[in-house]
Amino acid sequence: MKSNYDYSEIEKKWQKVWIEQKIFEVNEENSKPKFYCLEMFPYPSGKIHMGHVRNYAIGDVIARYKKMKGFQVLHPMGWDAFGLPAENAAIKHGVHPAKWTYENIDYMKKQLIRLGLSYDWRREVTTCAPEYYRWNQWIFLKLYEKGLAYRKSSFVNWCPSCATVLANEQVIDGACWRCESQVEQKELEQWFLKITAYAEELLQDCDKLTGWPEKVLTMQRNWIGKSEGVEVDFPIEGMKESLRIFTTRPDTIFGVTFMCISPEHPLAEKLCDDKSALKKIRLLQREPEVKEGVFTGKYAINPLNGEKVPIWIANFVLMEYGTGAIMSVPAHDQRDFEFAVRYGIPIKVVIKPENEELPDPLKEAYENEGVMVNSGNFSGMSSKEGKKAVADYIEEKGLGKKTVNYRLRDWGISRQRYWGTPIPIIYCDQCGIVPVPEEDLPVILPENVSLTGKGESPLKYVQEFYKTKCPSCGGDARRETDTMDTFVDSSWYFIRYCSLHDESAFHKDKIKYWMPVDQYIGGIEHAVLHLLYARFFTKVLRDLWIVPFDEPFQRLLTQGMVCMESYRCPEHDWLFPKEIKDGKCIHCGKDVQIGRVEKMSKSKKNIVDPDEMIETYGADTVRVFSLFAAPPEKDLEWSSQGVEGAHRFLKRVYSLIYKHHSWLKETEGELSHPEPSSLSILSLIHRTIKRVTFDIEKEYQFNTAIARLMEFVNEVYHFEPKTEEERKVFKFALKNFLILLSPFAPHIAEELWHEIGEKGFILNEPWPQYDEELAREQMIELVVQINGKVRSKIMIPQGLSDEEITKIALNNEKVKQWIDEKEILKVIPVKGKLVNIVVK
RNA sequence: GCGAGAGUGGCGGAAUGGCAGACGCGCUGGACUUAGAAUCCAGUGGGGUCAAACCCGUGAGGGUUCAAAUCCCUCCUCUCGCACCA
Repeated sequence: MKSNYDYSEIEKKWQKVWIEQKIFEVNEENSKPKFYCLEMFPYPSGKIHMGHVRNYAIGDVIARYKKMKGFQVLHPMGWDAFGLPAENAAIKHGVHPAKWTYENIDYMKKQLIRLGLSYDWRREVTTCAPEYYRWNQWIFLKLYEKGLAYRKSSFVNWCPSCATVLANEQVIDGACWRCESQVEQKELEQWFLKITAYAEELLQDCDKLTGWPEKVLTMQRNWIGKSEGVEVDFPIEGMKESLRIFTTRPDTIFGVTFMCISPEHPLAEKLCDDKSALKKIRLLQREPEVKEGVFTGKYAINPLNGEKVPIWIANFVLMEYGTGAIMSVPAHDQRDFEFAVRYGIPIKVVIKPENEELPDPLKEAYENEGVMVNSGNFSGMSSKEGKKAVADYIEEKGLGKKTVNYRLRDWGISRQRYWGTPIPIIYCDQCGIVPVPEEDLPVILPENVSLTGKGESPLKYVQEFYKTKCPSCGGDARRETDTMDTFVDSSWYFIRYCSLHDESAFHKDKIKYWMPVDQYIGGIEHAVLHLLYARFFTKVLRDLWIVPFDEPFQRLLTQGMVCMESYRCPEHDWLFPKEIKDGKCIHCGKDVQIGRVEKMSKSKKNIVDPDEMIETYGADTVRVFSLFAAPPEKDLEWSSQGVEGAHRFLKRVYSLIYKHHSWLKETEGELSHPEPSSLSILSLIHRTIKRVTFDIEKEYQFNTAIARLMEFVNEVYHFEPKTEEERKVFKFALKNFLILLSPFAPHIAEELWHEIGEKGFILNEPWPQYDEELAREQMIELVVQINGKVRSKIMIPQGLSDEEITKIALNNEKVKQWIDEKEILKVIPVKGKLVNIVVK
């Protein structure tokens, strides 16, 4: 055995052996419980970053732990390989997207192997491979058959920089989620998936997702945005059309003093004579600060009280939501209130708070519940009852109907780019839209294209691709040249992992065995993108009888970001950590300003390269640090000194074994009746097993689990077994310690496992059991409090009764001094370890 | 504005209502060394003391309790998400 911890040699050696011996390969085993552990697959952008390292280290600990716990663990990895960066790289450097992508995959796969991650690589999924995306096309055809995929022309979100369309979920604060360019509106024909057909179920089933963070569920519920209300028709004076509005507050309908419609409303042109004013309002549509409007000159009739109210066109009314028209109740809606004040429109109170008077004039809208007033027959009713009563009345009289509205929009999936799945549709002048027959799949993405990034699909110019025959009439026809949003790829990849490559993507028995995913791990940034789409696809596939469950991911862990301090030079702007020496910029010697701790990003240069870390400290160190520095769901602050600390710990582990390795190899770690001299070691390891197991089971608290392992090492570091008995016990302890360490630092654990003379792979060992009796400390410190303050600590044997500890406490000299002449009111013993004496 | 979460040493972070600060980093001192690095040992919330005793301390203020970082109320700060959704 080498005297120094040669992590590089150890890690290379075992990575090779593990793969040769196929120890990460797994198949269905009906006699064993399964566990599907999944981490979000990466986009192959070139190299992995620390965020990936953290994500996959967390997943690997869980997978290895569950395996040792006796589960059949599916732990796969793949590549979200279609996407814009490949295409942009192609435009910039002239490399074909496929070449660029596959080379990146090669490199990144090596990196993942170097981290010692326990993936079954036979199941590797690459979404840009025809054998994968053919199933995207297949699913698309099924959606089309069911009327869940349709084509329509509409205004879409257009990112001028990516030169393609974005789904609503992909627009963040009016900017592109990928490149942050300002998103424009553009009218285009495109394909939509009818996710709205599942809106209610997607919402309802949030309640089933008990293993998801509440935060993510809130975001999804919010995104779906259900609201219940009524649609009411307001006749327009002097016209045969009426104005249909949506409201969630029918109880305020007697307080309507004006109507507002969106400038895009179909009646806007007709109602408004002042076209230039209309134009102006349109321009102000995305200005949330100002409420602007123009009076159309027309009036609507309130169907409940016959009042005549003016119709305005207003910039704040959205055409996309509800009916694009609203009834305005300034007394009870803040937006309407502001608008009314600005244009001098009357404000009529129809809801009064229970026990107070509203100021007159109102200073702001009163939006809470109360009692209805000035509301005809409904006056006197509580607003809560009124909501229902007015809605019922409206339905009864045929004035409108109760309606449920969702904010969720259908998912636009057409992308005007090359590097994606071709949409399997053919346009025929005779037959119209014709789906590609199933047996003709896959529609292969051609390789010889010239990429421009100009906003039109490059496939439009590839004759061999788009020129085709109509499957229906055999005449000349054109293929659809748009490709699919890459979120389609990731909406079902977890199902593809269940079967091997030479098998169908939808192998029923295998899906039934492995799915759903028991633990999914990834970043919170996908809370409403990928995670919503994947849920939607799962429900569609269920309705196609392909999968037998409603939800794909049982438990979800959203890991925190990896952050680091950023540094800035007054002259050279952001600096890499290595561009700083003694607080000065190495280029100009100026003082470096330390920026705040924030997410590692290339632009701020506050990044560390996983390769360099592995090179300097080894994969085990990188894993241990990223698991130890913070609990998984919290942000992690990268610290180079912290990494050294993790490395130091592993070095101590190594030298601990090294010190004893000569006799450890020859000793069996069996236990008879341990002598008192070795009882404390035995107790320590049982306690360590208990705590580490508990920390992993309870919300994956790897940081404290590792702390327990460190404590163990600190305590036994100088232990010298003297007798044969002590050696046996010590060996037993070290052997179990290595098993506990192995999910976190698998290479060093494996190496030392063999150095102490154990056989087989540590991953195949069962997770150790602990003995509750032995795990208890033999001697404990009895804490004595007087009036709640700690006054004395007495060493006592473990397991004494409350009566016994009370007696010990009261007889303690120090305690006696404190009690003195005072009267003892009460003595509270706690679980044999603490006594609180209340005196006066 | 609405919703969620979080405020604990110099720092990252621990604490089923029961000893606040586990573990790690940093720092201080010591050992080893010609010297340094590495390693090992000890100390390390603040005040106080030769040392102790003791006092104070988990964003602020109140409350419940024998006992509160933890439960309840009020407020402050920060982070994240949503935001004219009628």
